[in-house]
Amino acid sequence: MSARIRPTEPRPYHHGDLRRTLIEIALQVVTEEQDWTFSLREVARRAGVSHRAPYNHFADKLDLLAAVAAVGFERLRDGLLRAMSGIDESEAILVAICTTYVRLGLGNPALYRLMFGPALSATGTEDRPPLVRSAGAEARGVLEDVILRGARAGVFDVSPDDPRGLALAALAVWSGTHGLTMLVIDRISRPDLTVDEMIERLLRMVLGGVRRARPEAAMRGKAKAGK
Amino acid sequence: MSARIRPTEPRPYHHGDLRRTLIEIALQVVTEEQDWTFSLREVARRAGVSHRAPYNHFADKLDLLAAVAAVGFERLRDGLLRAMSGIDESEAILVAICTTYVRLGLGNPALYRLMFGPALSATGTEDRPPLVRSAGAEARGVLEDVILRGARAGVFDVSPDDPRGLALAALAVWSGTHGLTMLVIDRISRPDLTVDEMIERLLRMVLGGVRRARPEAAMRGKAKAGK
DNA sequence: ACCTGAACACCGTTCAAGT
DNA sequence: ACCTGAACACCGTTCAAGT
Repeated sequence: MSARIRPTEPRPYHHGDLRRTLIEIALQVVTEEQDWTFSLREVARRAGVSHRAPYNHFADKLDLLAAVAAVGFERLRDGLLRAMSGIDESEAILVAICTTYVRLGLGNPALYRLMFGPALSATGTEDRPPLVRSAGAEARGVLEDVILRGARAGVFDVSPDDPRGLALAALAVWSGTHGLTMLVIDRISRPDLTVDEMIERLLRMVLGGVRRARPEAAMRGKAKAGK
Repeated sequence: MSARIRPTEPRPYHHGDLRRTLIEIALQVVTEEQDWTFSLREVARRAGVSHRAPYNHFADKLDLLAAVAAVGFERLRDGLLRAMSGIDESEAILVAICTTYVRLGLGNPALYRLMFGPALSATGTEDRPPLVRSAGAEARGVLEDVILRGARAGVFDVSPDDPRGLALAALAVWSGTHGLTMLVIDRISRPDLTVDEMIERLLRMVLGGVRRARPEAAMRGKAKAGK
């Protein structure tokens, strides 16, 4: 990568990059075992280092958890970007990324679970770790961009100049997608449909709330639900 | 239940009902500490019994967790029933129970978290504990009944004779409500609105997908999205 | 700078007894 | 039937050293 000026690189004790190794092993344990409650000691064991070694790279277990979650969010973002590449129509993009979102979640439930929750769920932590926050924000950004694009194209019933409305629309879509993923992962809901059928039909329903219902009526003046 | 023939009831060692006591204490710890990762030993400590005593009433920690989650679902069901009592219009009921649902979740995030997930999230358990399943099903039943009622009244765009369609509609609404609750609990999304405003506006959006858009077009023949 | 190994204060769970 | 207390195999985290 960069020019190696120093000959005979110092080479730390055992690993070239223990930090990365630990993250990868943790990711592997989560994926294989489908259990995000791995122990720090086990990860160290698999890496062939003492149980103390991880503390040279992570402040505590939660810090490693956060790093793993961040990788999960990066993968999610990349997956969404890949899914929408080549599609032009805004609603088609929305369907594509939501479908991909659910599929990715169901593809690795333990990782998805790790990403959403435990990193801060244990204690009443004030906020999520910065690493997780930024990675999650990037993934969310993909969705928000699509909403904004659709709003500009007049496909969605929200003004591109109304940041709050845009954020709410994105939150609505995300809530439905996230909630569906969670309910299915938790085996709380298991309809007798294939996953794909379910995703397809549900997304059509949920997205219906955002999709402009009667184009002619939405031209101007948002009809306030009378009360 | 049965006639007590024996006088001078034996009275167990310390408690009249240790099982119930343990559940209540666990509930208290979760609520006060806002941390569902309590230790079995701490619960026993608070109850004034040895750390072994709980095993006379619960198979393992997960069994106690399940009992606590079941109480949570019962409270949820009762809250939803109370929220919809006295309302006649189907959509108004739907808004009322969804609003109440989110409020209850946000009111005790740790308990909500406990209910959805960890009881089975740790290991790749095949299914949730029966106790949790039935209690959860009852809470879900409240929502499904409302959907069915609305379908019969012709308020929702689904046939009352189509069980699959009804289940999907319920799943769509539940996904949105559950997902919103989770995202807010996890502090992943925190729009600059009051919780009530957010709930109000979001529900209107999400429910829009289920609400019949153009009554005249929905009379017969579900327009299949061409492809 | 990065690692080891012993140590501490906790866990969940089980065994062998007690009444 | 229900409880106690010791014991086992684990944790996360820290201390005192090693190179």
